[in-house]
Amino acid sequence: MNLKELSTILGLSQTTVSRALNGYPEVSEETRIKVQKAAEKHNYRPNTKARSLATGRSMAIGHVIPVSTKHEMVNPIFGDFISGAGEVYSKHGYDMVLTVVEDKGEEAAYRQMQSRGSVDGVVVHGPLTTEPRIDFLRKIGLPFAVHGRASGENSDYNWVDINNRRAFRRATDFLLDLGHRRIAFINGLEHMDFAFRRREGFIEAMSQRGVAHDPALMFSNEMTEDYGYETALALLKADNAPTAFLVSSMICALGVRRAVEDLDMKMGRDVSIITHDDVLSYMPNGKDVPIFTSTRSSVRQAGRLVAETLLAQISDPLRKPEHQLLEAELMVGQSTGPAKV
Amino acid sequence: MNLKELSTILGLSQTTVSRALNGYPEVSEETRIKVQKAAEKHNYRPNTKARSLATGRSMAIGHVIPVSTKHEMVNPIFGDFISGAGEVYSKHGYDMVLTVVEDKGEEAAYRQMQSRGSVDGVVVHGPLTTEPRIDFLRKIGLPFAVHGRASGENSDYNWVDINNRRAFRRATDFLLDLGHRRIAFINGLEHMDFAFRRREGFIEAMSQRGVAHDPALMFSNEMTEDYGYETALALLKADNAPTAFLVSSMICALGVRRAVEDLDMKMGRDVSIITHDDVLSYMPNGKDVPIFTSTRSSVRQAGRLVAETLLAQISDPLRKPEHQLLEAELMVGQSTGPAKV
DNA sequence: TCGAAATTTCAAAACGCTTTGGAAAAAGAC
DNA sequence: GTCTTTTTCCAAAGCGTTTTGAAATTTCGA
Repeated sequence: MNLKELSTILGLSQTTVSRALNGYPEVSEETRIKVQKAAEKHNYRPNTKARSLATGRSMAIGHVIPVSTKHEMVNPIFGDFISGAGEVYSKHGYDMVLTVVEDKGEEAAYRQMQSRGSVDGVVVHGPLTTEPRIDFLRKIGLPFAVHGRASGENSDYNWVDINNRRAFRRATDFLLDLGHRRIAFINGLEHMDFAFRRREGFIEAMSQRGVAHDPALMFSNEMTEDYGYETALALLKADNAPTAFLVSSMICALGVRRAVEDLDMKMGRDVSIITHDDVLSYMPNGKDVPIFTSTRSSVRQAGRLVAETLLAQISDPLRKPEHQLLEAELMVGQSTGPAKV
Repeated sequence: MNLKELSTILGLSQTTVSRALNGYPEVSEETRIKVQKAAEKHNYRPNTKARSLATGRSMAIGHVIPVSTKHEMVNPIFGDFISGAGEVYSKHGYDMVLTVVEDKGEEAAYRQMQSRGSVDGVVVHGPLTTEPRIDFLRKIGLPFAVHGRASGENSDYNWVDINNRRAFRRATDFLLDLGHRRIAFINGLEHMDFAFRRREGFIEAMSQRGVAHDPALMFSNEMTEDYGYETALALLKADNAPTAFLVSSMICALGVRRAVEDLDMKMGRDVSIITHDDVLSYMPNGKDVPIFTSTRSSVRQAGRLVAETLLAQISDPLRKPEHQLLEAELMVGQSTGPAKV
């Protein structure tokens, strides 16, 4: 069923039918209702391709997910982020198109999306501290919004980020307040901007209290359960073990806890753990009272906000870039306690 | 840069340029090369919308992800599955379009995709034992492939599934061989087909050995860490505790392990755990030697296969539906040992 | 050298929609 | 009843491709 058929059925021109359905004023209320009824009845929906060919807007947003062949990690927050963003897209009649791209193919993917006109804008995932994609997207004139920021980028662009630095400073302060001095920091890959900022927050808090941070206690890697386990195990077995762990993700923190318990210590009593919690739907941090003390910020909510920012940008290209800095909540759970003396 | 511009630059007709680029034989090799060079130079890529309007094929595959408002769980395997499928799509020049849909809106989403012509086919995620989507998709004539199967469906359709029943029968046998008799089964939601089959496999193995399965040891829920923890904790504290756990997912198994260790028992020695491992990239099961004994099957690989099946179906609509039943490997790790007597 | 066959190119139609510039019909003013 | 204004509708052009049917050019055989 297409416009032409529908309009001959109705005995009206395509113009009128199109206008009736798109809510233009130059059609009488009477015929509009008639048209809508018929469209409903015949299950008519305008063909996206034709429509966007005519309007010049594709009504789709692109997400490019890089999958490195080296460490072929797919970001575990991806599902939740996407589901938040997707919610918003649906509401506004946008599609979401995903492209999986290997290693350094992201720019090519953007360029292709741009020249083929398959999307009206893209969201940038996982920005690095110095992020070439931002300049590139501006250069080719494809609207975009970033989930996170790039510290090394001083131009203005749309972003939604959590206050990683503040969150980790607060978390560190919390541990310091409990008397911890040897704090291990299990971070993500530090060329990623979020991890870089978290590190800064950690160091800031430490030095503000006049506590030297020990580089031997600071780690940076892909945040798997195993990484948390191995790192924590080695540290706890060694001399001068840390009394607390500051961890960048729940999954990783699970590994740290495993190490703690493997050594017959009790989390919260013998060793404190504080982690960042992205509020992933499949990884709830306990039910009523949180298991882990954590800095908490919903990645799904971030997805919603990024999507809204981008759609706003697209609907008004002259609009100034918009920034949203979300504060993480510091939730006290069962994984922290005073340092043993 | 579009076809028209490019062709006037070249002094050729649009027809010739189009044919040169699409590899048709009725154009001389000489001009073909000339055209390709020019296209490269001017960064020309055919507009997707226009092309698919002309060809009638949209070169996109739809994925509908349901997000229930009740238990708003996003499937944690989603990221990896998508990345496998996306790889294949990219290779074949297909886009992937995602739609997030609330509660029971899936059929509406399919219908919309169909009538708006935005995709050439869809993949069905997370089939239930009785799965209305299959009939529905057939009815509206939208090609599809299912990740998993629907036990209650006896028509023929494309699917790629792992042999859940066999995997869990083998896993159960393995535990029985080790002398375990009281085996707790921590399953996913059993209206989901995969969980239903796993349950069957478990029961089969038990009864084949003449061991009665105790309904008080069988659980069905959304597979979070917490669910594993709470369930295992309660069981282990109670009288007549199980000596082994058969668990449906890694995340859940992490919870079971936590309960075990909370009670100062040692996994593998005091309590055995065997789990299914989807080989999620962010949740590796140990490095060299697996932590958990597990039935293992890569969900990313499944994504690839589903995508390939669907693309094959689309390119030849008359082709018979294709099925692939993947066997899970049984990997022995450190989480199992003989039952204590 | 000429006509037929093969090769290469092209103009125009089609895909399904939106939108422009009018035209027809209805309503209002006098 | 005529003229103007408003309301309601329409034919046709355009979006950027592919594809059909035909024309122009080259090649070849005699």
